[in-house]
Amino acid sequence: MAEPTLPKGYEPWDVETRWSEHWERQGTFTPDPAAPGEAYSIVIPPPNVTGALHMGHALNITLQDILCRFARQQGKNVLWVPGTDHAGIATQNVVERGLKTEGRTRQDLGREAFVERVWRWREEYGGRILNQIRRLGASVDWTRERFTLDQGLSRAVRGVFVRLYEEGLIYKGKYIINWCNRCHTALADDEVDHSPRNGKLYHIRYPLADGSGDLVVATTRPETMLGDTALAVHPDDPRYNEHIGKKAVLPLAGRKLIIIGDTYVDREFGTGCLKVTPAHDMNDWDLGRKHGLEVLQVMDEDGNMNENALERYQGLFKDDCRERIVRDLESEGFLVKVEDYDHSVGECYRCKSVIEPHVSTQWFVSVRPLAEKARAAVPELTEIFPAHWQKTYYDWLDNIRDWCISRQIWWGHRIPAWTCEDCGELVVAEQDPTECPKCRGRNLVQDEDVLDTWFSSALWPFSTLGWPDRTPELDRYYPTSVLVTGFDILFFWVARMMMMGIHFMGRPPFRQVYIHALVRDESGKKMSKSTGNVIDPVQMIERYGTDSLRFTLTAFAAMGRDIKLSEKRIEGYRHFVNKIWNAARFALMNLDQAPSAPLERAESLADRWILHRLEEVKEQTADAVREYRFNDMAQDLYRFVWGELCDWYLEMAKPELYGPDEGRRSATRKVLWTALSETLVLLHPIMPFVTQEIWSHLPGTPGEDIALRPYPERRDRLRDPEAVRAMELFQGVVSAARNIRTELLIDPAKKLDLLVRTASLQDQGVLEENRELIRFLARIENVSVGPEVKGPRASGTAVVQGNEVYVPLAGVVDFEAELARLDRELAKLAKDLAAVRNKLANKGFVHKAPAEVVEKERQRLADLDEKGAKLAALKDRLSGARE
RNA sequence: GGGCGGGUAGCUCAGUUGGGAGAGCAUCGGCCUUACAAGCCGGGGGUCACAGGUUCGAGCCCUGUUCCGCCCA
Repeated sequence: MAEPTLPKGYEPWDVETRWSEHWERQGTFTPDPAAPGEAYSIVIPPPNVTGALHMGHALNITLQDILCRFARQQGKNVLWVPGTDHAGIATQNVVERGLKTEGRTRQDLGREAFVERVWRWREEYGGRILNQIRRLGASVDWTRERFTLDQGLSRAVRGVFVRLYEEGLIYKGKYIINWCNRCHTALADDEVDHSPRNGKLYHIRYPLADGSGDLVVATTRPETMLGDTALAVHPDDPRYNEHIGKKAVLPLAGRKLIIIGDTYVDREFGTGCLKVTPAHDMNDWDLGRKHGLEVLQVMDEDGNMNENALERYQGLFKDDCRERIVRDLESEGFLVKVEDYDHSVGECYRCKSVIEPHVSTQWFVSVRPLAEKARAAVPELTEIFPAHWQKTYYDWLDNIRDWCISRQIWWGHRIPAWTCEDCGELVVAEQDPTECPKCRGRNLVQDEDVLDTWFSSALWPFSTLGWPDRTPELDRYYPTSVLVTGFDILFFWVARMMMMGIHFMGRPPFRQVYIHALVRDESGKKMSKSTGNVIDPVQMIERYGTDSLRFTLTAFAAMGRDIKLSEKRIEGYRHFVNKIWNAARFALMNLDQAPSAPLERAESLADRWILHRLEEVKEQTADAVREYRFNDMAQDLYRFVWGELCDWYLEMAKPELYGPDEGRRSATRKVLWTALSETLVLLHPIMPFVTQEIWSHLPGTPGEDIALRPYPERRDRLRDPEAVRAMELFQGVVSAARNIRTELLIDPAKKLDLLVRTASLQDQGVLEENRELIRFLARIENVSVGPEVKGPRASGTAVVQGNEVYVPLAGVVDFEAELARLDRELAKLAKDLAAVRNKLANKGFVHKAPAEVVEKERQRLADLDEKGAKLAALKDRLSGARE
């Protein structure tokens, strides 16, 4: 497969599919639980089967893939489990919409046929998002793909339900829950979104029953007054507390309402007097239970007023009823005033319609005992990164209410509970029962409801590994190493997995949780279809390649900060991918076979320096991944590859590679091969495709898979701080010469000379040894170096680490321009100098600051002083030469 | 109302126990120098939101103010 040269530009398209298929075919990412190596495992946050890949997924998958690929490089036994979530309400909605275009409803089909249809839909479209995940290069084990509604997971769900029921942690009861009139189902508290709306605050007068006056209450929902069963005031409120225990009259209806006292009432809000509607408000429900109030439901499941409402309002939709009631209150003199009032309204997180508190019979998980353990596990057993999410996690668990898990839909895990028609016995069992265990009757009817989707996803970390069976996977890979997810599902999912994992496995499901950012558009707005600001990752992959997209997301994945993404950024990082490609192309042109020279033979400055830097970058990169500092990882690599490897090392290698000295040539080849191959391995977790493609062309790696390549070994003996110092001097001199040329507008093609009056024997040695490189990189004709060297008065000049640099300019240059340039330099210097002098003049600083800090400042002062003096002298010489 | 995060160059953001303000992109000037014009070389650009405080010293720590975003009620 190896070819001598690469195409001129990187073309990701065929490369990506080729390697994706290769990896899947080879089973590269299918681990053997029996194989050695520390286990490293991740379960993917299962995307909805109905979903299409969005940027949030792309970021999430990219980060997990980096962790997994890095872990493999570390020799770990890595399992990354992929899969999808059946997403009850969302999927049912999608299929129902399809039916609607045929003019049918799910009720027309009936339950069985409808569920059948959803399965067919899933067969056809459910793989879409998984294929998109493939395109991202995710190194998941496709042979272990799972679905929250597959057979194994269904068994796990039943097992969990039955055990929790038997333990008394699941119960059935009539309570107030969040109801979506459109989806026609109950929702859990955290499935309700709150968004601000412009509403009104209606002040309504409730006459006292004894005719002694009236109380005014303020409410945003006057239509619910038909279900009022009390008024409430604060017991310490002198305005009202004399009325506690008395009765008031419900306007329009004439019913009598008891007036209760409760410290729950906020005296500051509205009038300080509250109407209590236990059937239609969560807080009123609690208040009602506390005071034993009647629960009067006045709305049905569609949001229409029911038979408990006054006759004239029956059948009206709640919004229309509100209008009518307000009109009637006004005409009958009960409406005191109406104010504008902005408040937040609960919306269904699936369909955005207004959520109605609704009293009905549902199944609940008694979460408090589970929540306590989930709380206690953090941070000792499970660490959350960034740490500040820990507090949010605690707050949620501390304030948790029982979890409503029944949903009045058809797509999902049907609740394994049956009622005996003969004796009324409730049977909860893993296996479908054939007869009532109490009366032996055979008329058992299964509960119509299905379970909340999050109930099955809460089991994901162990159900996907084979639980309730004791599988090798479960033994080997549970608990998983880390969970990577967005904070938006910290409650929905993470906390619930913690609860279930601890309860059923005895240990929390992950050692660490890494919470990553949300991907927003370039102005910081959340991407959404309705705003039309989504950037489609698949489209970006098609335009710029997967690696560009992945690198961009990684580079911006700073902990605890959202990512503002724009297409331009992705385009920008495509340049980086191409840069790597071209660096490799250059290297391969000079590496027809894998070099065999030992690395220790490296003696040129460039070789010593790049090997040293490589050691540092290896360490930095590994540290960054381990600490989830993905942006640092990307940026360190970016700077190293572009700013050091390409800008300096490759350029400095050229003369050696083209030069006549066979020994030096082979040493350079060896270093070049090493630097390239190790850099590719370092980059691979972020950019799997381009690195693999180059790898396949690299001599000395026949047929090898870069994904299986170990992380480059440490070579402490190649650390060479002396090379770094020498390199800084070298770069300083080259840059000074280039700077003089460009700033003075000298033709780039014109050959100039360079003289350096050196400050030390050591510096002289460095520059002399690299004379040819200076000539090459700074486009210099003659280079003179020495302690006694002095350039002509008419020279462009600079001072580099105490060495005086001269570029003779006789006849080439405008003296005024050079003088102006030196003045700018001197001005900058003077500013720094003043700051340092100031600092050292401060007695407090000299006395109290640590000695090494003071010493550092003194050294700095000396350096600046010297440089200033030299520059000033050079400037004087030049002005003297002007005439 | 409670909580959290943020305000650093034109833009997007780094800045890891307080000790010389950085990067990328954009911009300006010059270059087709045989890996790369998706490139190379060089330059300019900041009252670190504001006001106090602690300290020899604050982008960083403390207090307050203000603006933006998010979560919860």
